[in-house]
Amino acid sequence: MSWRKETRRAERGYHHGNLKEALLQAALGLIAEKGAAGFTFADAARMAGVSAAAPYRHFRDRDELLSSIAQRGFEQFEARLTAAWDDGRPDTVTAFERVGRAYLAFAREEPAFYNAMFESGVPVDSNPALQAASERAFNIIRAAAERLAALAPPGTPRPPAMMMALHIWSMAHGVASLFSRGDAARRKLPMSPDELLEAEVLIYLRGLGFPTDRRPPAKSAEPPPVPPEASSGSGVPPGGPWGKPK
Amino acid sequence: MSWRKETRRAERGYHHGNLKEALLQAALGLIAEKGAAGFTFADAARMAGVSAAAPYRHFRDRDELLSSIAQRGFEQFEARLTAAWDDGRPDTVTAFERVGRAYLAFAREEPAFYNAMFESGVPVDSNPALQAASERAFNIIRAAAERLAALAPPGTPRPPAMMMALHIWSMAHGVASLFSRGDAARRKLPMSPDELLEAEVLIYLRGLGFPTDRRPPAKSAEPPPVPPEASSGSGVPPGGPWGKPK
DNA sequence: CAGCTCATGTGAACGACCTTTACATGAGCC
DNA sequence: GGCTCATGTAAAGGTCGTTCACATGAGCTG
Repeated sequence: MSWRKETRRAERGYHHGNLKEALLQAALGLIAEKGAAGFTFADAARMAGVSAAAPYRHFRDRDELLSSIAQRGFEQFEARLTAAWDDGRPDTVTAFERVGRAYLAFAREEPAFYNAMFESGVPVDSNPALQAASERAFNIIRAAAERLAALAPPGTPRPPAMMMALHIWSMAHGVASLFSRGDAARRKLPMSPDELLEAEVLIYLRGLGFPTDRRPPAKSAEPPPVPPEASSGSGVPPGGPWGKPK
Repeated sequence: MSWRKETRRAERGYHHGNLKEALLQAALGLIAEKGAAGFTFADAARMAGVSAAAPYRHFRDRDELLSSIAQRGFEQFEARLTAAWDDGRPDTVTAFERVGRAYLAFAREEPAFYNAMFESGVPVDSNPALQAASERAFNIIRAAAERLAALAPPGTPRPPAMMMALHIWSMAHGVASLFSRGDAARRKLPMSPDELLEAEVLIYLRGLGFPTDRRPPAKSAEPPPVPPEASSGSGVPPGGPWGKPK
């Protein structure tokens, strides 16, 4: 009863039957525990109850396993960002921030994936499928930025959506890397990573001239083009984005 | 002539004389080549021309060597940020952006240090000296943010300097991690990482209500409190921060 | 200068890991 | 029933990290 998933040799035939999947799961668990650096091919094999050479029937080498995990990570990442974006409902800015929070949530809740994706040293271009998955995930952010850019208040130059997307990505990734991972780089913060990122994005959006005072639009339509205080006067929401949360 | 720095056993006595330093240098080179993950204790020893056991006279284990390098990295980092900040000359915003560029420059020009500091998995608190060096480096950013916050246009709530510092740090780190390192995560960009970060910071500062149109102040004193277009009207600098650079 | 001491370096050894190679097993198909 | 080929095993080679007993010699003490 102590060995949960260590499918005992006796209990299965010579063939495992589902080794590739078992190895991926085992590796995921190990990476979550000890980081991608500490994860070991031999350990994954042991955990799946096979010999150390067996994994080589399914992965060229250790790096390929890692890269497979990173790929899966990007796929799940894409799914979560897509769900968070929810096609811009109920309004673009709200949905956009939800994407930011989803980014952090993913980093927090799926440390193994996040580690494999961004901290394992696996080059994005090591595997075409990995590269494609990574691009699909980024495209969610990009598409959201596109919608946001289209809302730029008239009278101001429209910011390039690609640039906005890269900016938001870098903010989310920076906050996640520096402050939102359990293991390394935990520094004392005056606020939670979520709040930190939310304020950062709000200030940034305000810098682009977007109305950023939270208040759901009356209907499903986008809010009227330019609420008077959005880009004129000292139109700072009461307390500002960093006002005492909650 | 093929072995450059492999101080041959014959050419030196039994004692190396400067092994600790030689190991640090060797490790730095190896990390630059193959990343902190690929760097090997044995290799460093070989490169210094000593046996594999010799390094243990100077470092408890491999991790301590890594942590020493990270510490040195933060010290040099601090020095460069300090120089870039130059005590806020010629004006706070200009100096502040120079700090951002210095951050990226360090990531680009000292990949080995950057790797050891942020990507090697060395916990910041593994070594008190490392932790202290890291905090000193961050304090430069924090001090700069402090000065910047003090310039907040009157009539707007003053942003917490700590928060600003964390925001700027996360932007710089995000851009550096995602786009500014040769090895991993090189994606195609419509602009250089430097330009990307500069625009990001400018937009952010504008979101806080700072005047961000580049124009050195008349004298060494800070510019007059609030140029009329700073926080009113649709006062967007011609072209915006992302206008065609140069 | 003789002799002592202790920091520093050596060699050998252990166990863990990654990877390859020759061989074993058995599931699916004729 | 027998073949075949994907899948798994055992054994072996090479590299690492790390430890331990031992060697060396720089610098001090007298």
